[in-house]
Amino acid sequence: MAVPEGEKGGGKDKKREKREEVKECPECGSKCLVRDYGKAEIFCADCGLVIAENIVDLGPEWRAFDSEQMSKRARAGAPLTYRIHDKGLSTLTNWGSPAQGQYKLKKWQQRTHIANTTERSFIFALSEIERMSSALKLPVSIREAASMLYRKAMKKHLIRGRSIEGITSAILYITCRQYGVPRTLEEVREVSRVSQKEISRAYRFLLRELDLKISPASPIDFVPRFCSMLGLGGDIRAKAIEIIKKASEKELTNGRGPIGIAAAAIYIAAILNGEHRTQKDVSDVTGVTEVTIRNRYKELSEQLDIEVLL
DNA sequence: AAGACGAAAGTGGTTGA
DNA sequence: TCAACAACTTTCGTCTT
Repeated sequence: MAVPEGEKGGGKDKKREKREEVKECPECGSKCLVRDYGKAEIFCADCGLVIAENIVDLGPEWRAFDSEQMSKRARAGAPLTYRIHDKGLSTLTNWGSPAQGQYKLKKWQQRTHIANTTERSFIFALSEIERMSSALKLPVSIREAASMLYRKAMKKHLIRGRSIEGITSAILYITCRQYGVPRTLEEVREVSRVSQKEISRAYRFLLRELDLKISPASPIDFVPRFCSMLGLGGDIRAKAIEIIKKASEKELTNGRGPIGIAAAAIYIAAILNGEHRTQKDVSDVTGVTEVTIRNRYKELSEQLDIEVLL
């Protein structure tokens, strides 16, 4: 089993193309399932949900469920969900004498007060992760990972005295990066209740304190999602990725923002394939200005000898 | 009129003394 | 801590289609 169809057998390419277009992501509903080069897996370019690894075709299986059941299904097999805050309260016994009892009761109330407030804020944090994730159409797997990361931060006492909104937003940003489906800082800010500045601060703080290593995002990671937002198909997506690969071989991407590179590559690829998108269209979707798109696309087209006719 | 172009000044983050 | 610096944005006038 697990035969990666069409990896090198050139003849099957058309078949593959069709399959890509037909399938819908069960998580976010967008039609943007991508088969990854290198890794043998199919995943959603929009939300990052991995549908199949090693290409075991389970088309009929996941299709049979509606999205609600799907999310439950997707979690089957995991030992425990990290998104449930309450693992059961411990029971208190043996109160001793009445006087001691009173003292202990007071202590206990203090303690439970603290427990309650941290508990409350934890519940709030999880609900925020859930809210923002759903606004960003992130798959369950990323929500789980984000919740897990939040727990970790809590264990290291990194939360107290900081805004939950800032921390949770940063955690989502981090988790998306880790899963190879990066969101722009701006996209996170749009669903968050705090400023971009605060998210960045929390982001740097968490990276340092949890010493996480996050390699800079590749422009390629943004391409599928941006293409899908612009209504551009798989051929253009592939072309854009090809352009980026060539550009990075020539080190044209060094020191440049990955989003700008992705935007320019898509702009070029769309024109080359006769599906023109204006610089403004691309700018609106990617969040970089038309000026930056122009600068990048000038560099790319000149250095890579690509003739772009408008 | 819309889109593309590019100059010039401004902004926020990084780096290195 | 501060200044220099590079990437990017904002703004705006001009050219092209």
